[in-house]
Amino acid sequence: MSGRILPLFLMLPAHPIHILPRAFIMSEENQTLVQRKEKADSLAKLGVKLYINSFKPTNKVEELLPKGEGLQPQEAEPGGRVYSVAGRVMAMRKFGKAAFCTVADSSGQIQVYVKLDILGDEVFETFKKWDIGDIVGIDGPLFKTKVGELSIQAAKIVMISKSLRPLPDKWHGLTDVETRYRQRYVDLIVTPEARVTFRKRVEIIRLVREHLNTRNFIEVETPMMQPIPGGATAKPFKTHHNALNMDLYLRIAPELYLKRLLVGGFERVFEINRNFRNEGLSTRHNPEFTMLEFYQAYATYTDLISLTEEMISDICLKVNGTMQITYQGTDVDLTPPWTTLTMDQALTQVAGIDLAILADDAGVLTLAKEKGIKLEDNAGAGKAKTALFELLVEEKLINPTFITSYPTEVSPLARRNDEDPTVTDRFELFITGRELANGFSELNDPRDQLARFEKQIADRGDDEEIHPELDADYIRALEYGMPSAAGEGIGIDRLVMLLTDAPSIRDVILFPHLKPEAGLHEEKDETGGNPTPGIT
RNA sequence: GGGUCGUUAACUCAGUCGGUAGAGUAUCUGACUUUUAAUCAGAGAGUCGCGCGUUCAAGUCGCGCACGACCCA
Repeated sequence: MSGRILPLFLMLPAHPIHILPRAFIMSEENQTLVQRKEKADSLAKLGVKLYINSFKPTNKVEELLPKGEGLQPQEAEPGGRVYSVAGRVMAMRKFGKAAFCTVADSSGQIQVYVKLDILGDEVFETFKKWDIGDIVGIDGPLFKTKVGELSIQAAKIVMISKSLRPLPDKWHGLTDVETRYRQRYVDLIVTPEARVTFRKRVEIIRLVREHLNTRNFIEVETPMMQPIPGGATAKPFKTHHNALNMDLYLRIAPELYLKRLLVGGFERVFEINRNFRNEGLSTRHNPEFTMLEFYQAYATYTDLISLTEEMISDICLKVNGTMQITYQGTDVDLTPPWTTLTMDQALTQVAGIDLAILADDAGVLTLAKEKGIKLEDNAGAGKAKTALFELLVEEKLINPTFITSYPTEVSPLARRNDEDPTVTDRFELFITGRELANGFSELNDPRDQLARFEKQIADRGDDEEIHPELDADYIRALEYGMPSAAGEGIGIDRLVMLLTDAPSIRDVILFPHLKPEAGLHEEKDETGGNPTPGIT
């Protein structure tokens, strides 16, 4: 208890507003908030406790709703069983001596009929002080009103938590996206679509786990704070450990740690967790995002292509009831089998590039230049091909398409193809023109890996923010011998966006990163005690 | 980083040519015991994002800044 501090207003006597130091009154104090606090105080005077923890509902709304099916209007449920629910008051229609309230719990909404002659004068007097937004408990039997709506006839009512702030407009809801992101708690109260999206997100992640568990993968946790951020090319966040006096980086990928576990003998591992990239924000990029990575020993990338197709199509079916979905107005069919194209096939079939040009390194570089692609001086044909693919092909891959045979030059961790060492045994999955997954047969030759790390660092150019250090311990691990394996990463946020038809990654992350809200945490001025401008 | 758009009451939005700040919902008061965007009567509620400028006069015009959205890199 020693560490806990009671909110100041709870330690003060009734009508605290007038004796608070002015600086304590936040700038958004408004008439409604003042009136609500006064109302709360007057309820307290009537002996009503405003924040209790003794009410334990025994029923969820969703289990009551089917019980109305056989009832006629104005008919009570036979037997008169008394149910007990708790939830937030979403709407109220008050009459002089009766009222209808809509109460919502996590499972749904139900109407509550409150009547003076059932509750008695004393209790009804306290009910008159209820507001939309209050969290309340109700005991009572079920009946249907004369217009046929299933309702609870309140026999006992109790205030569980008094709300001091008004909810947004019941008709329009909360449409300002900034407020929806900043005050997600309000968004979740009033926006049914937001609740659906985030419940789907939970379900999608649960199903991913189920798929991988069923295939005997084990879930592991590897460092989020890494001395050498590896496994991807991205700018990391830097932090510092005081006791160790060393810099650490928030991970940009878990890949190198998961593969160390393959060396250790765990043959199928996966991790669902956050990655952090210190780069721009957009509708598809949040600085922290959730990634699934999984690795399977004695498998090749083609095994993972099958797994991915089965897993994502099945999850879509379970979450949406169909594999034919719409994403932002575009029809997408996730029904297997999905298309597989090599990068060269995609460039010829989708972008219409002559196969003869693709076979000639100089021709590829020239074509890239013609298309306005800027490449570093030391860039080879592999980088140019990949850039052409990103420019001309990606956005056209609407239905699920696996692209294989990525150039070795852009795949520093993937195994070279046995027949053609200029490409790797790698694939990426594209849906709605966006990259959703990236997988490959893993490179497990420590000497090849060392050489590629060294080249990658040499090619880094003048970008100091890309971490330059070589992960020598990872090479050491490979030197003990890593089984042949395939691994894959799937962007969970992007998968959720696809399956929930969300236009922005911020719509599938509960608390997306935003710049601080101006004016919320105003500090006292130097002289102390005086409010900052704007609080008078 | 660049461009476009936005920021007015708690929420959703109007605001004309630069001339005293508006509506609906929510809130408060009163009436009302089967409503469901309940209804009826009345009332209160604003740093027009912030700052500077032009002007007799700025929510409105100009410049800068903040935050957000979208597009581009």
